[in-house]
Amino acid sequence: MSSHITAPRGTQDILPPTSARWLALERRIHDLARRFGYGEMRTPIFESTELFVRGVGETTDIVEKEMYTFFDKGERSITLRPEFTAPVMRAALEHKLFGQGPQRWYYVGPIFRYERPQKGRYRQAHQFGVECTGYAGPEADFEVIALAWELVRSHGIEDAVLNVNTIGDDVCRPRYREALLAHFRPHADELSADSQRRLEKNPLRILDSKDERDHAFVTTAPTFESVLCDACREHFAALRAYLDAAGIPYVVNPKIVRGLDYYTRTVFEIISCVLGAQSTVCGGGRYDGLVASLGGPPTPAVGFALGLERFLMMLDALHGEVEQPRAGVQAIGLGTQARALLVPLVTELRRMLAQPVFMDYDDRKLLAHLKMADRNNARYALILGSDELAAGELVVRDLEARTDRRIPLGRAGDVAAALGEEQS
RNA sequence: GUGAUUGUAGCUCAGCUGGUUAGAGCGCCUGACUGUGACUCAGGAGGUCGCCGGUUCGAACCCGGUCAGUCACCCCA
Repeated sequence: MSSHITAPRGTQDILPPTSARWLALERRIHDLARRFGYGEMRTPIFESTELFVRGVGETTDIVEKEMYTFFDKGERSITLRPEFTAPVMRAALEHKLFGQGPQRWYYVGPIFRYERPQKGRYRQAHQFGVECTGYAGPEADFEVIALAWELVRSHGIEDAVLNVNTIGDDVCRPRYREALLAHFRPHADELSADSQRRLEKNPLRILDSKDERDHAFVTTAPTFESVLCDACREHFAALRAYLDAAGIPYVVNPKIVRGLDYYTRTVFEIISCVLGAQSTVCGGGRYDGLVASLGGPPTPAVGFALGLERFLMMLDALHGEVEQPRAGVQAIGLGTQARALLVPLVTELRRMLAQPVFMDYDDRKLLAHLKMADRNNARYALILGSDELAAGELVVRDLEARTDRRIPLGRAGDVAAALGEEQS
């Protein structure tokens, strides 16, 4: 076994029938994005390393230790994308799209992060996300959250909870940072090792600590509320009013801080407890400074990313295996002559029918063929054996109703009609 | 990156304090049955017990390493 080549750690093969679930989800995603007026953007899987260093933030974990970075043969530093927002903004900048007013894009595809794998956390993961640029007002925040929530809601996920928070802008966030430093620094020695590290790097993260030692200091820490500037306060209040009016349930969670540097004001996550520690299915927020930091015009923007693996896991946990209704036709030709007549008929049926047409080419008994029809979950069987051959007929069996009909052999249109599908 | 835990057939799992030829159920193939499929019965295929090394007369079992999964931390989708 060890001599066999296996999929790299943290990656997975998606095989039938699971791949069909992926395809179905992706179709619903494309349809949802289209209904919200978003256009798909496809960007390269690898980019210049510099893009992520500047776009995601030099001191983030993603950039510091999780990127798949290498030099290509031209000695360019290349990185497999660990997220989509920076690449999408780079592409928009490159194609001068910001000069054309507000924009709405979405994306679906793989991302790569070198992390220790566990359930719901992979080195190659897939994300769906949207970016809405050009609107500074809370309507855009609402729209993006509503889109994410619609995806969750339409799948009947009752377990999911929307958490929202505001982390201020470049006026009040530095103030909050100072307030936190002033609060925690005198007790630095008493904090957990992780939090001592966070103190210098990202003090907001201390609020999220699960360590007992930090707990007392976290509960007495100043709230963002106390330093929030008026503009941010109004923005957040307006967003909440929109959510209330739309009937989208949420909780304000001051611990939602997000790990990427570019967020401003609104941040949100959709959390599910069925996923254990990897509880965030979807996370996003506003990032008004990112485009400018990449060298573009000052452009307000808001977006989110949703993890497809985690989303599918939630669906599994909530709905389990859903029994698929029978669909399709199993063509059964008993003997060489029958097969020779059936093969061209099958080809024609595959052109005419929306449902799948199955056929097995081996010499088997009728019984074995019918078992295959069951395995394929086919609704109908077309049986052509020596009797039918002699009579110039074809048996159409409804495998669910257990009824037979005999139709003239030859025209695919007759078969389609017998299957209740009008030919187009 | 830190700590813990698991690894036996395609899948789910048994396998006693180390004992010689490693099992079950499901699935798969064949037959009972060239003509009616979710049933039944009979037979069959499929394993270097994750991998490497050590201890031992003898290892699926004990020890070390390694790879992979899982859980928590970290972080995030």
